Amino acid sequence: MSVPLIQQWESEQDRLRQQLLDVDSEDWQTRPDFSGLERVGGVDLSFIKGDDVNACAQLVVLSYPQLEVLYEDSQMVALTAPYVPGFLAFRETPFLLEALERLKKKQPSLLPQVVFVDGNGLFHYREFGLACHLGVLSGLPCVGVAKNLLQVQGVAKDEQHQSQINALQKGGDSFPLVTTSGKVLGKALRSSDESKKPIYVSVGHMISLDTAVRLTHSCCRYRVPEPIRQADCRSREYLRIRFPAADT
DNA sequence: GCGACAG
DNA sequence: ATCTTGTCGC
Repeated sequence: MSVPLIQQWESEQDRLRQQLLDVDSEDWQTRPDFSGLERVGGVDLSFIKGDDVNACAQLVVLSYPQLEVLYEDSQMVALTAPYVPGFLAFRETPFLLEALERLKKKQPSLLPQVVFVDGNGLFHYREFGLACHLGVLSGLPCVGVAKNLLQVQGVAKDEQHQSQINALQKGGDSFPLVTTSGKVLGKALRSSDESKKPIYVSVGHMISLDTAVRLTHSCCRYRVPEPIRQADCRSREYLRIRFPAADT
Protein backbone atom coordinates (compact mmCIF):
# COMPACT_ATOMS: atom_id res chain seq x y z
CA MET A 1 0.00 0.00 0.00
CA SER A 2 1.18 3.49 -0.79
CA VAL A 3 2.68 5.20 2.20
CA PRO A 4 0.96 8.57 1.59
CA LEU A 5 -2.48 6.96 1.61
CA ILE A 6 -1.77 5.13 4.86
CA GLN A 7 -0.61 8.36 6.45
CA GLN A 8 -3.73 10.13 5.26
CA TRP A 9 -5.81 7.37 6.78
CA GLU A 10 -3.94 7.59 10.05
CA SER A 11 -4.55 11.31 10.35
CA GLU A 12 -8.21 10.76 9.51
CA GLN A 13 -8.46 8.27 12.38
CA ASP A 14 -6.74 10.75 14.68
CA ARG A 15 -9.17 13.47 13.66
CA LEU A 16 -12.32 11.38 14.09
CA ARG A 17 -11.12 9.90 17.37
CA GLN A 18 -11.50 13.30 19.00
CA GLN A 19 -15.24 13.00 18.53
CA LEU A 20 -15.50 9.58 20.12
CA LEU A 21 -17.61 9.09 23.25
CA ASP A 22 -16.77 6.06 25.38
CA VAL A 23 -19.38 6.50 28.10
CA ASP A 24 -23.06 5.63 28.43
CA SER A 25 -24.97 8.49 26.87
CA GLU A 26 -28.42 6.90 26.55
CA ASP A 27 -30.90 6.28 29.37
CA TRP A 28 -31.53 2.61 28.55
CA GLN A 29 -27.82 1.82 28.87
CA THR A 30 -27.75 2.32 32.61
CA ARG A 31 -30.91 0.39 33.43
CA PRO A 32 -30.53 -3.19 34.77
CA ASP A 33 -32.81 -4.70 32.10
CA PHE A 34 -32.03 -2.16 29.37
CA SER A 35 -35.69 -1.11 29.45
CA GLY A 36 -36.24 1.49 26.75
CA LEU A 37 -34.11 -0.45 24.30
CA GLU A 38 -36.33 -1.81 21.52
CA ARG A 39 -34.17 -2.06 18.41
CA VAL A 40 -30.64 -3.39 17.94
CA GLY A 41 -28.86 -3.33 14.60
CA GLY A 42 -26.22 -5.47 12.98
CA VAL A 43 -24.03 -4.85 9.93
CA ASP A 44 -21.73 -6.99 7.84
CA LEU A 45 -20.22 -7.45 4.39
CA SER A 46 -19.99 -10.80 2.60
CA PHE A 47 -17.85 -11.54 -0.43
CA ILE A 48 -17.92 -13.92 -3.36
CA LYS A 49 -15.11 -16.49 -3.31
CA GLY A 50 -12.62 -15.19 -5.86
CA ASP A 51 -13.77 -11.57 -5.84
CA ASP A 52 -12.49 -9.03 -3.36
CA VAL A 53 -14.29 -6.10 -4.97
CA ASN A 54 -17.95 -7.00 -5.19
CA ALA A 55 -19.71 -7.64 -1.92
CA CYS A 56 -23.12 -7.67 -0.29
CA ALA A 57 -23.56 -4.97 2.34
CA GLN A 58 -26.07 -6.01 4.95
CA LEU A 59 -28.03 -4.18 7.63
CA VAL A 60 -30.53 -5.86 9.91
CA VAL A 61 -32.57 -4.47 12.78
CA LEU A 62 -33.84 -6.82 15.47
CA SER A 63 -36.35 -6.30 18.23
CA TYR A 64 -35.06 -6.27 21.79
CA PRO A 65 -35.19 -8.36 23.86
CA GLN A 66 -36.98 -10.79 21.50
CA LEU A 67 -34.23 -10.57 18.89
CA GLU A 68 -36.57 -11.04 15.94
CA VAL A 69 -35.78 -9.47 12.58
CA LEU A 70 -37.75 -6.28 11.96
CA TYR A 71 -35.84 -4.98 8.96
CA GLU A 72 -33.39 -6.27 6.41
CA ASP A 73 -31.43 -4.59 3.63
CA SER A 74 -29.07 -6.34 1.23
CA GLN A 75 -27.20 -4.28 -1.36
CA MET A 76 -24.49 -5.25 -3.82
CA VAL A 77 -21.60 -2.80 -3.67
CA ALA A 78 -18.21 -2.40 -5.36
CA LEU A 79 -15.43 -1.77 -2.85
CA THR A 80 -12.66 0.60 -3.80
CA ALA A 81 -10.23 0.43 -0.88
CA PRO A 82 -8.09 -2.64 -0.24
CA TYR A 83 -8.06 -4.45 3.09
CA VAL A 84 -5.16 -3.20 5.15
CA PRO A 85 -4.90 -4.44 8.75
CA GLY A 86 -5.75 -1.51 11.01
CA PHE A 87 -7.71 0.30 8.31
CA LEU A 88 -10.70 -1.93 7.75
CA ALA A 89 -13.02 1.04 8.21
CA PHE A 90 -11.86 2.73 5.03
CA ARG A 91 -12.90 -0.34 3.08
CA GLU A 92 -16.29 -1.00 4.67
CA THR A 93 -17.70 2.08 6.40
CA PRO A 94 -18.97 3.95 3.32
CA PHE A 95 -21.35 1.13 2.42
CA LEU A 96 -22.56 0.56 5.96
CA LEU A 97 -23.34 4.27 6.24
CA GLU A 98 -25.28 4.11 2.98
CA ALA A 99 -27.38 1.26 4.35
CA LEU A 100 -28.16 3.29 7.48
CA GLU A 101 -29.08 6.26 5.29
CA ARG A 102 -31.48 4.16 3.23
CA LEU A 103 -33.19 3.05 6.43
CA LYS A 104 -33.34 6.57 7.78
CA LYS A 105 -34.99 7.73 4.58
CA LYS A 106 -37.47 4.87 4.15
CA GLN A 107 -38.35 3.86 7.70
CA PRO A 108 -36.80 6.22 10.24
CA SER A 109 -38.92 4.71 12.99
CA LEU A 110 -36.91 1.50 12.62
CA LEU A 111 -33.50 3.07 13.12
CA PRO A 112 -31.53 0.95 15.62
CA GLN A 113 -30.64 2.42 19.02
CA VAL A 114 -27.31 0.62 18.97
CA VAL A 115 -25.40 -1.13 16.19
CA PHE A 116 -23.26 -4.25 16.52
CA VAL A 117 -20.28 -4.15 14.20
CA ASP A 118 -18.26 -7.07 12.88
CA GLY A 119 -14.81 -5.86 13.94
CA ASN A 120 -13.02 -3.97 16.70
CA GLY A 121 -13.79 -0.62 18.24
CA LEU A 122 -11.25 0.87 20.66
CA PHE A 123 -9.37 -2.43 20.72
CA HIS A 124 -7.25 -1.31 17.81
CA TYR A 125 -3.66 -0.31 17.00
CA ARG A 126 -4.53 3.38 17.21
CA GLU A 127 -7.66 2.94 19.31
CA PHE A 128 -10.04 3.65 16.46
CA GLY A 129 -11.33 0.55 14.74
CA LEU A 130 -14.28 0.02 12.42
CA ALA A 131 -16.89 0.20 15.18
CA CYS A 132 -15.58 3.61 16.31
CA HIS A 133 -15.41 4.86 12.75
CA LEU A 134 -18.98 3.86 11.95
CA GLY A 135 -20.16 5.15 15.32
CA VAL A 136 -18.70 8.62 14.95
CA LEU A 137 -19.78 9.03 11.32
CA SER A 138 -23.31 7.75 11.94
CA GLY A 139 -23.81 9.34 15.34
CA LEU A 140 -25.20 6.05 16.63
CA PRO A 141 -24.05 4.02 19.63
CA CYS A 142 -21.88 1.15 18.33
CA VAL A 143 -20.31 -1.97 19.80
CA GLY A 144 -17.33 -3.70 18.23
CA VAL A 145 -17.24 -7.50 18.24
CA ALA A 146 -14.27 -9.38 16.80
CA LYS A 147 -14.19 -13.14 16.41
CA ASN A 148 -10.41 -13.23 16.48
CA LEU A 149 -7.89 -11.52 18.74
CA LEU A 150 -5.96 -8.66 17.23
CA GLN A 151 -2.58 -8.42 18.89
CA VAL A 152 -2.59 -4.87 20.12
CA GLN A 153 -0.26 -2.91 22.39
CA GLY A 154 1.10 -5.90 24.26
CA VAL A 155 -2.07 -7.96 24.24
CA ALA A 156 -1.02 -11.31 22.77
CA LYS A 157 -2.49 -14.75 22.39
CA ASP A 158 0.14 -16.45 24.50
CA GLU A 159 -0.21 -19.09 27.20
CA GLN A 160 -1.21 -16.36 29.64
CA HIS A 161 -4.10 -15.39 27.41
CA GLN A 162 -5.08 -19.02 26.92
CA SER A 163 -5.18 -19.67 30.65
CA GLN A 164 -7.46 -16.67 31.10
CA ILE A 165 -9.74 -18.15 28.45
CA ASN A 166 -9.74 -21.48 30.22
CA ALA A 167 -10.77 -19.73 33.41
CA LEU A 168 -14.00 -18.43 31.85
CA GLN A 169 -16.59 -20.66 33.51
CA LYS A 170 -19.90 -19.74 31.92
CA GLY A 171 -21.63 -17.47 29.46
CA GLY A 172 -21.18 -13.86 30.56
CA ASP A 173 -17.77 -14.39 32.11
CA SER A 174 -15.06 -12.11 30.79
CA PHE A 175 -11.60 -10.73 31.37
CA PRO A 176 -10.09 -7.37 30.37
CA LEU A 177 -7.68 -6.87 27.48
CA VAL A 178 -5.00 -4.79 29.12
CA THR A 179 -2.42 -2.74 27.27
CA THR A 180 1.27 -2.61 28.15
CA SER A 181 0.54 0.78 29.67
CA GLY A 182 -2.25 -0.67 31.78
CA LYS A 183 -5.16 0.58 29.75
CA VAL A 184 -8.23 -1.64 29.26
CA LEU A 185 -9.19 -1.50 25.59
CA GLY A 186 -11.74 -4.28 25.53
CA LYS A 187 -12.88 -7.54 27.05
CA ALA A 188 -12.79 -11.18 26.03
CA LEU A 189 -16.29 -12.54 26.60
CA ARG A 190 -17.54 -16.10 26.82
CA SER A 191 -20.77 -15.38 25.00
CA SER A 192 -22.62 -18.55 25.98
CA ASP A 193 -22.18 -21.60 28.16
CA GLU A 194 -21.67 -23.71 25.02
CA SER A 195 -18.92 -21.71 23.34
CA LYS A 196 -15.34 -22.18 24.49
CA LYS A 197 -13.76 -19.63 22.18
CA PRO A 198 -14.49 -16.08 23.37
CA ILE A 199 -15.45 -13.05 21.33
CA TYR A 200 -13.63 -9.76 21.75
CA VAL A 201 -15.84 -6.82 22.69
CA SER A 202 -14.81 -3.18 22.65
CA VAL A 203 -16.43 0.24 22.66
CA GLY A 204 -17.44 1.65 19.33
CA HIS A 205 -19.16 4.88 20.27
CA MET A 206 -21.60 6.31 22.82
CA ILE A 207 -21.43 3.38 25.24
CA SER A 208 -19.19 2.24 28.09
CA LEU A 209 -17.17 -0.96 27.93
CA ASP A 210 -19.04 -2.67 30.77
CA THR A 211 -22.39 -1.82 29.23
CA ALA A 212 -21.19 -2.99 25.83
CA VAL A 213 -20.17 -6.35 27.30
CA ARG A 214 -23.38 -6.78 29.26
CA LEU A 215 -25.50 -5.85 26.23
CA THR A 216 -23.53 -8.13 23.94
CA HIS A 217 -24.04 -11.07 26.24
CA SER A 218 -27.78 -10.35 26.36
CA CYS A 219 -27.90 -10.51 22.55
CA CYS A 220 -26.14 -13.85 22.21
CA ARG A 221 -28.11 -16.96 21.32
CA TYR A 222 -24.94 -18.47 19.86
CA ARG A 223 -21.31 -17.40 19.96
CA VAL A 224 -21.78 -14.37 17.74
CA PRO A 225 -24.34 -11.76 18.85
CA GLU A 226 -27.62 -12.28 16.99
CA PRO A 227 -27.61 -8.96 15.06
CA ILE A 228 -24.21 -9.72 13.53
CA ARG A 229 -25.05 -13.37 13.00
CA GLN A 230 -28.26 -12.48 11.15
CA ALA A 231 -26.46 -9.90 9.02
CA ASP A 232 -23.82 -12.50 8.16
CA CYS A 233 -26.29 -15.30 7.39
CA ARG A 234 -28.54 -13.12 5.28
CA SER A 235 -25.80 -11.49 3.24
CA ARG A 236 -24.35 -14.93 2.47
CA GLU A 237 -27.75 -16.23 1.51
CA TYR A 238 -28.21 -13.26 -0.79
CA LEU A 239 -24.95 -14.05 -2.57
CA ARG A 240 -25.65 -17.77 -2.68
CA ILE A 241 -28.89 -17.19 -4.56
CA ARG A 242 -27.70 -14.43 -6.84
CA PHE A 243 -24.22 -15.85 -7.59
CA PRO A 244 -24.40 -19.67 -7.67
CA ALA A 245 -21.33 -21.93 -8.08
CA ALA A 246 -18.78 -20.32 -10.38
CA ASP A 247 -17.47 -23.67 -11.61
CA THR A 248 -17.54 -25.05 -15.16
C1' DG B 1 14.51 -13.55 8.26
C1' DC B 2 10.25 -14.34 11.32
C1' DG B 3 5.78 -13.61 12.88
C1' DA B 4 1.36 -10.96 12.69
C1' DC B 5 -2.33 -9.69 9.85
C1' DA B 6 -10.24 -7.30 12.76
C1' DG B 7 -12.79 -8.49 7.82
C1' DA C 1 -13.47 -12.32 3.74
C1' DT C 2 -13.26 -17.29 1.34
C1' DC C 3 -11.56 -22.30 0.46
C1' DT C 4 -14.83 -26.96 3.03
C1' DT C 5 -16.95 -32.91 5.50
C1' DG C 6 -17.53 -35.29 8.82
C1' DT C 7 -18.10 -36.05 13.50
C1' DC C 8 -19.57 -35.96 18.25
C1' DG C 9 -23.29 -34.79 21.42
C1' DC C 10 -27.95 -33.24 23.04
